[in-house]
Amino acid sequence: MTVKITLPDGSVKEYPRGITAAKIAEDISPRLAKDAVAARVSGVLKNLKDEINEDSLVEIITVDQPEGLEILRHSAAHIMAEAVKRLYPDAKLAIGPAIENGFYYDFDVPEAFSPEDLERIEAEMRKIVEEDQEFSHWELDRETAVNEFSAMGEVYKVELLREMEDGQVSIYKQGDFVDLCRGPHIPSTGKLKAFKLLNVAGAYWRGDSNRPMLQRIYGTAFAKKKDLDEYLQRLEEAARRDHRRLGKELDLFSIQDEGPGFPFLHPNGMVIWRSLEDFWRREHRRRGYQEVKTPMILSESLWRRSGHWDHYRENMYFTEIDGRPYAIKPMNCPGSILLYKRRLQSYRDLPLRYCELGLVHRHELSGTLHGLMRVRCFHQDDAHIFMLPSQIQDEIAGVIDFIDYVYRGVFGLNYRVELSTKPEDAMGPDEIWEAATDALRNAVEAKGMPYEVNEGDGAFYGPKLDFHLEDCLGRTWQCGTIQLDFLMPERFDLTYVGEDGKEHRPVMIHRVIFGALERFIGILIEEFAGAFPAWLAPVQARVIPVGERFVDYATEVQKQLLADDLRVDVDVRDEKVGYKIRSAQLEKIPYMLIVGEKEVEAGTVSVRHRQAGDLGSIPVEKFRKLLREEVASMSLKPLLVGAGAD
RNA sequence: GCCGGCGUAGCUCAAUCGGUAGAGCGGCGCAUUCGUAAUGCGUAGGUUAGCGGUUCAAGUCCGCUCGCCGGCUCCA
Repeated sequence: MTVKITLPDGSVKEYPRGITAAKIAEDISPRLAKDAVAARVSGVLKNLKDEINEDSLVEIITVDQPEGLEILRHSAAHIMAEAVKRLYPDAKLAIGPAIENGFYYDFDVPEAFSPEDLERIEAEMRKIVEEDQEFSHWELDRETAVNEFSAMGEVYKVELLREMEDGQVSIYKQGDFVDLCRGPHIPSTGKLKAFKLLNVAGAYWRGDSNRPMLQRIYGTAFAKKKDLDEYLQRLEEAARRDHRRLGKELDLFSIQDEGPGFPFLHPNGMVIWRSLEDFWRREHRRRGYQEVKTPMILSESLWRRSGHWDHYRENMYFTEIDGRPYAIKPMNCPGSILLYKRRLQSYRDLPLRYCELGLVHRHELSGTLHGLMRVRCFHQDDAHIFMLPSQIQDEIAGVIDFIDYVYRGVFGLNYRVELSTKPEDAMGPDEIWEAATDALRNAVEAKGMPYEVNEGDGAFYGPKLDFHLEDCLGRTWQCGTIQLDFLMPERFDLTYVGEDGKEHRPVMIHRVIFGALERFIGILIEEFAGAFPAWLAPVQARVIPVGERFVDYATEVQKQLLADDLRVDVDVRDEKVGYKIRSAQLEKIPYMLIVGEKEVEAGTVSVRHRQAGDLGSIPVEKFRKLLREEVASMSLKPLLVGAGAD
């Protein structure tokens, strides 16, 4: 009996029944057999040692492929668990998957692991790798598995087993370590070459804060030592562009012990803020938005009517004025709604786009605060669009384009889109949620944008499209969001007078582009590693006189540039040129203008760019024009480089 | 909020076993007047996060509180 094996290149070979992918790989090339970790057999990932008993399409998976690396990492998690069990026989196993840049495994142990424990565990793993234990695999009926894992005291595995539907479950074993696992795995522990345990952290069983806190060990593994080293080095570099560190070094912002989660913006940070705000205002004016401002404190009754009292109270701060209850706004929508309601609205006025840089306060759990990324008060670049039902698609499309222009067009940021659907604690009937969710889905799909569905993560009043940006460590932060809302108009009895002279119900969009100015600035700091494009840089150019005699000329140059709204200062300190340049470099100032005898005589400046270095001398006026253009065009690149110094 | 770690001068960090709190940078002063990433000398700067305890003696050991860091949960 033979089976026909089709390889990815289309060639077909015959093998005896029961052949394994491992043997096929050897047959193709020894090199392939060496790199192989698993196989895809007719579309399903399998172990190399699994028998193939029917005609199949077989693809050998190596560690160089994404799936191969994932399998390697998953196996690394098992090897780590084996090491933990050897050192801590009473540890109970939870789950241990491969994740984006590595793997983790959760354990229930009486005492938390220390960094020294991690070293011991890692050393034990190396022994296991050295022992080159084979991964074996078999199936078991679920009841037997429940009994066996119960006997071992693996209560978490038992809980998982009890929730499974299948009659048969899959078990893996290497050495003395047995685990419930779908697989596949690498053939033996010796295949794991480059790995490292990174850190320990608490993690709730099944992500539920009411269940036990487990100990999670994170680690990473790569195909080669070189890849691992590169990854570790990248982590170090990332730490250098952490916005909290740069925020301190560049004197942009701070968070004081007196106000955890309430950031202070320093003069330098405020320049960036203001530049973004000017940009924001200009772009909104062009797109038919009208700017408004609504109060920070409003009556509690308003928040009861909006539904915030029922669905958002935990995150709100309350106060009292003249004996009556008030709330500090966690969102801007109720305020905008009051503005809408101040007069009768006509269909002719819709869509009505109110935008507001609104300062909101939210009580976030102390453990979640993170620099500017996660704070307790922040400025949303909010807008509320009141519109006819027939305008929904166009308005959503307009906001999507707006966000794409800002993220990709202006800042060169990559982003990910998520469709967040009805949460458990939601207002309103399912039909309305479905209609709103469909409208959002149609809009992204019409744009041909890839997106993921984030089940149950919508706002309490409507589903949303979320736009996520990455920080220096690849953690993603929700920034932009577009929320479609049929419910607030209902609760506040919003109306417009239609063509027919009768009252109708408008629909609302809540949306932000930056999200929160604070978070967006955090993202930008990390994206640019503090070296902001000229249009955002706190100081755009610094004039550096080579000696005291040239301070007057330097000040003259500064005056000319200041007159054109450029941000320029002069380093008048009694120091050598090298010292002043070094200090300007460390402040990441885009341009340094060195002036001395030659420049005074010729009416020029000698230009140095922070990255490109010495660019030679050009007339002050020419520098002014070029920098002005660079700033006005919001260029991410220096226009002066290659512009030709004389 | 939960689990763990951490908290020393403005910043980055040192201080052996529990035995007199130190350095560099930065600040200030003086000298120097300098041409593309650090001139030299001098000098000030501390309730070792806060409160309590153990001890002859606490930066160091113990407890509590606050804050920060890494995760979990949650979110812009």
